[in-house]
Amino acid sequence: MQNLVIVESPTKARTLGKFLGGKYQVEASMGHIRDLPKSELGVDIEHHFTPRYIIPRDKLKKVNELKKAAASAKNLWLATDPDREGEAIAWHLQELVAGGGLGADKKKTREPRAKSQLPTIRRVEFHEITEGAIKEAFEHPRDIDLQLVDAQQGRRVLDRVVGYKLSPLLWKKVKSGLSAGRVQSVALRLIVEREREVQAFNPIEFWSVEANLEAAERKNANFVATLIEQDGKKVEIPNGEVAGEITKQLQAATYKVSSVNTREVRKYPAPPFTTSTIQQTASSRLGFSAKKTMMVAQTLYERGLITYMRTDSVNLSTQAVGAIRNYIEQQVGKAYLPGSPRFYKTKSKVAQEAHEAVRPTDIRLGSEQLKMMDGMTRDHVRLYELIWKRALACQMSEAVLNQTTVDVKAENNGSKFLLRASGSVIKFDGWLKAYGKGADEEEKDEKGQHLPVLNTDDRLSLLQLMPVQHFTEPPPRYNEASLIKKLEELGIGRPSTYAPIISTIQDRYYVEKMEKKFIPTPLGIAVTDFLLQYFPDIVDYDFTARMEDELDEIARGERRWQPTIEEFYTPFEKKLNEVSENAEKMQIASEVTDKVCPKCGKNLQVKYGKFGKFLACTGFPECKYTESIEEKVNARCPDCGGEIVVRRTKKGRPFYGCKNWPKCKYASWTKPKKVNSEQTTVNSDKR
DNA sequence: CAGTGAGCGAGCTTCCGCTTGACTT
Repeated sequence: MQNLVIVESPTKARTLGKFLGGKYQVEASMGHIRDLPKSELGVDIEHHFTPRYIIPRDKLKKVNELKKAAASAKNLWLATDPDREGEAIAWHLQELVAGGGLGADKKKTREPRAKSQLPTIRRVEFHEITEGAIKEAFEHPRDIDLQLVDAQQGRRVLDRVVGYKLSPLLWKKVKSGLSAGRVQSVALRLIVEREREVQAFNPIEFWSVEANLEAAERKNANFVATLIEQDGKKVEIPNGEVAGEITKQLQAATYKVSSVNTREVRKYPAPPFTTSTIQQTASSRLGFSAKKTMMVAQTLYERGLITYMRTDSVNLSTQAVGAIRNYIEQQVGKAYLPGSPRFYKTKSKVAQEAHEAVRPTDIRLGSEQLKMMDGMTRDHVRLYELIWKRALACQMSEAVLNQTTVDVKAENNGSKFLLRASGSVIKFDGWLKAYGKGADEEEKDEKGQHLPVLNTDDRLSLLQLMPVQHFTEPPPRYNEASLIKKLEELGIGRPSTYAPIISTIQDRYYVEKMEKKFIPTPLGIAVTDFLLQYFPDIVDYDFTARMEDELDEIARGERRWQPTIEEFYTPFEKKLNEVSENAEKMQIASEVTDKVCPKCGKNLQVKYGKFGKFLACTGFPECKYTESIEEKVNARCPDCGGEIVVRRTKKGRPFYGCKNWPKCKYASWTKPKKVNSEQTTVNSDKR
């Protein structure tokens, strides 16, 4: 084959192959094909931070295939993703093909190919896989952008140096096996600091007073208004006594509508999904973890049903927009089609936009049809439906709402009160028709109240007064969705890493999930405090943003990567040495329980082993007693009536098992039906 | 989708970012 094209993913290779025809062989690199060695630093600090790249074991086969194909090709087209990492992959491929050997880790097995035998290597860049874009790219190839490659090398080396220097320091000063890094340590810090806010929070009491009012001349025309002002001043009610006094005054007041204002409000659809937003929405609407969302999306992608699921772009190809507009016009109705297509801008400054937004590849294919397809589960259908609706909605007309505010005047013995009621009515549903009612956070600010028709000076009668006690609430703990959102806002992490970050901080026992919320462990708190004390700049929320600015300068040729890393490294190394020599070992708050050791009578404490949490005697090493932690779930074993407890597989997946194991073998992935403990004296069930 | 368990307290850990298969020395 004369022409060899290399892309990153096999799915993309297939699609590209179709467009390019038989004269091109299209192969996939499967992501990066060279990297720093895992077992050591792999960066020569003394010699300008020279990285030592090797071919990881699991990539060797792939690399040999690619090299073999390149050996007989006349032209090699590097069509990796159009971003920093893609440029680096292209460069590594070029190095491998032109270099001849197996890479820096092995002795060169043969001499580099003679220049005359090398294929012509060209870089092609396209942002959508359409015939036009591909043709254009192959007509205007370019050389590899070495400045962009340098920015990637700077990023890679910085992350390696930070991670591989800080982690061993933690082994020495906190506990062995721990890890720290530019991304995971900040994610952890967010959770730790939020927990501190929650713990330090002092709830403050306040009250509100609501009035149920009825238009005097009409029946069933009642509505609820909230007290907001007294004698021209904003009402603040600190306690029940004051609320009672005000209620007393309002009880005897006369009520009248003082103004009715209706304004038209337009609501615009949200942009199509990116990795971050699909993870957030699938979490809130479907209860999926980020990991699960990515697994399900991967299958949809491989089946050709959706575009690539790791993206930070909200852009849609012109073809896709055309197809969606067609569909709206023909299937939804002309009224729902805006005069011109909607374009969305990616807000994130660090976005690299190598791929389109996540959308169905064919908008005409509904989720109903997916159900008929082989191997599609309920989860596939539900995620596809979400993607489908969001993509459709983003090109539909805006919704029009009438938002009405009614002010009510109440008077009693010269005291004047102002109450307010608001409500909205959908005049035209627009995109809400496709992507309406859901548990989306941005939609919950509305009061679902239907206001009756009211006019200024209408007299009102009071049906009921409702003083309500409230307390101020602490900021909410992070869950997967809100953590990903926050990380993206800070420009930390990439579409391919949001889900792995969440796994890492849990795998290290830095945080635990309780009812879907993250809570830091004493270990996570100790690590964060250590890093905050000695390396505040690394866990600074702006560290990554500043790094990105410098990487941009490197990519623009305004700066070189090695001096940039050196500038960071010199003070960093000094601090490393200082801390390594002088810092005390961190004390991790031990989690001592009330449980007593049956062997020696001392208390038991929580420990973290390779199989997870367990209880061990505080008398260790004199007393070696351990027991597993049982999480009771208020359920009974259907086989023997024993108590059901949560267990974990070796891989860490929880399941429900009988406490009488190994005598009773009952086990289930789902919780057995709750049984009232009073009624479990006899196994009344059949059998 | 398919998948279910008794030990952890020693010895060699770790980063971020790109992408999917999967032998073995």
